[in-house]
Amino acid sequence: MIKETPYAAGNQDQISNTAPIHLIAKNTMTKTKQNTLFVSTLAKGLRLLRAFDETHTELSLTKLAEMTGLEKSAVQRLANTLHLEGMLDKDAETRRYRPSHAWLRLAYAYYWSDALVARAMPKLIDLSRHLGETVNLAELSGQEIIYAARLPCKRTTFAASVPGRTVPALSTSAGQCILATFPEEERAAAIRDWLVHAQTPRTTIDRAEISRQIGIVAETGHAITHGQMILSELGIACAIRGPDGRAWSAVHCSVSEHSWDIARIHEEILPWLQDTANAIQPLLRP
Amino acid sequence: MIKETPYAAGNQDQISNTAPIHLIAKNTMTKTKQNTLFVSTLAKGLRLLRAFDETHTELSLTKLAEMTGLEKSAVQRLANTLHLEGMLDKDAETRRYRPSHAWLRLAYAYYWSDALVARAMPKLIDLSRHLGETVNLAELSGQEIIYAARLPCKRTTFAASVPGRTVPALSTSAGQCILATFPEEERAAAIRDWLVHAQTPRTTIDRAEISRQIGIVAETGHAITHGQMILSELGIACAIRGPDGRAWSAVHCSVSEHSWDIARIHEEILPWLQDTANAIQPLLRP
DNA sequence: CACAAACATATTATATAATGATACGCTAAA
DNA sequence: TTTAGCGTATCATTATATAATATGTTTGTG
Repeated sequence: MIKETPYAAGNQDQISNTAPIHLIAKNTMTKTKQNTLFVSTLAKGLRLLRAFDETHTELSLTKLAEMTGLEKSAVQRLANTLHLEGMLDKDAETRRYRPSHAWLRLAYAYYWSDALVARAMPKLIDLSRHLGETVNLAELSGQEIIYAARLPCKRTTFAASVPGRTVPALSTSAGQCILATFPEEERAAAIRDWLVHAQTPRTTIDRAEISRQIGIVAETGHAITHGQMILSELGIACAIRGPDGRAWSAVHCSVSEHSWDIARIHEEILPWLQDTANAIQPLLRP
Repeated sequence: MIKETPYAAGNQDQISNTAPIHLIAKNTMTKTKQNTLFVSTLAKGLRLLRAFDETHTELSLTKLAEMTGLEKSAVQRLANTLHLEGMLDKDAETRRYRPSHAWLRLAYAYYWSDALVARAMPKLIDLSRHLGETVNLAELSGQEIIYAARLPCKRTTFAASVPGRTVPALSTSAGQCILATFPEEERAAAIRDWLVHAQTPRTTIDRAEISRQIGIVAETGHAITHGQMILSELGIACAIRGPDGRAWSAVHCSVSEHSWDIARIHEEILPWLQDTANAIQPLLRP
């Protein structure tokens, strides 16, 4: 809880972080009292970066304009700037832009700034070697879980093997066991308000059911979910608690339903998972 | 070689990608003919992002101003904007800024845009499981190698276990075996001009020696280096060639000198490494 | 092959919006 | 208590981003 509330912003060009960009568009040009501490040009540039995702891996100028809701010429200038600055690669043939290696460099800088990752990494490596299964370090990021470190051991979906993926906290074992450490009231509010999204046919979207599950998690100290994000995937997670007992991260293990059942998970995975989570000590980060 | 040369830039606020930011500073304010396709405000914002690295994990406003060479007030505005946009976290006590989770989200978007990673990932997982050793996917990025995907199997340094790290191509097995696939002339130019940096006491900085090594690599088809980046580390790499025979990426394996010798590497690692590299087919990316 | 549509690229007048100087206030050290 | 250092806030000025438009280039179609 160290994060502070950002300055109230006068310029409404800025967009909420979680909302899908392409839904905002257009009406961003209505001006209000300008906050001189907000540089809208920079914010617009960032919108271009955020336009890229799983389904938009390379974008033309016009597509970029469409997605960001910015003027064609603005996009032209901003994209060109990002290209010159090495933030976007440009395909000479198709003239389309793509994320550059600089995006990975930023991730590298992030890793050094997140003390938890440094702390966890060696222990996660040991764990994954011992289990022979995929383990992840998950952190709470708003209403979502972000997989900060991933050690895939078995072939799996691409989404499950690269870091940086975010999923609704309520729909994941990691999110559930983090929430289970929250004080009653906050937990209830989260269960009521936070986003859920039916990723698979088996994703639990009933909030009462989610509440019940998290209740159990709070008692047992671990969470197990079935096919919430990927069918036939079992997610097992233990929270990493801070000194106050509250967690904002978790150790997560992902296995296949076809090779594991609940009994074996309890015997062969949970003890080691719990151990690893405990061993990664509390730190100062949000 | 699909990348195109960016527009000539009129505004010299922009900085070369590879040069250390803090060395540029100051004299960026001398104006020239403005290129209207270059948005200097955006470029300045990016400078703030790039100010963060291994050694600068959280920065105060004044430190940020010092490092970027920007006015105190400019930094104030830009940092505040980045904070509002969710690109920088702010410690409420120390008032210092840090990379946010958004940096990992960008990395995630990058991964989807890089078809090679998607292609390589399952094969790298198999390889790392088979060898029981750390394997990486390395891509050429300017004069450097960037580790795009990392599958650490043994405890190692933090730098060697997170993706996004860049190292001089000439000093790494991955870089050497990529360069070995280049036409004679280009290779020579690279050996002559590209940066090298004495990371450890054992890093080869003699370009003649590097040239000799790459010559051998070109014949054998693989590269092995000793303690170039980390003492007691052996790096083994095989290039991933495109249809024209030229490579811009490599599969890399990192093992400890204490548990491996050259003979065993030839027997137990190289065949599988080579196999994996061959199996990851040519794609269209730069 | 010609024509049109779609898109990228380039230019310019205009006023919006970034600028940087400065002042204020807080905290911690002297 | 004073001072230094830093973060925060304000504002007049004009540099700089803007959006409209024109030009060039590629792609696809009748």
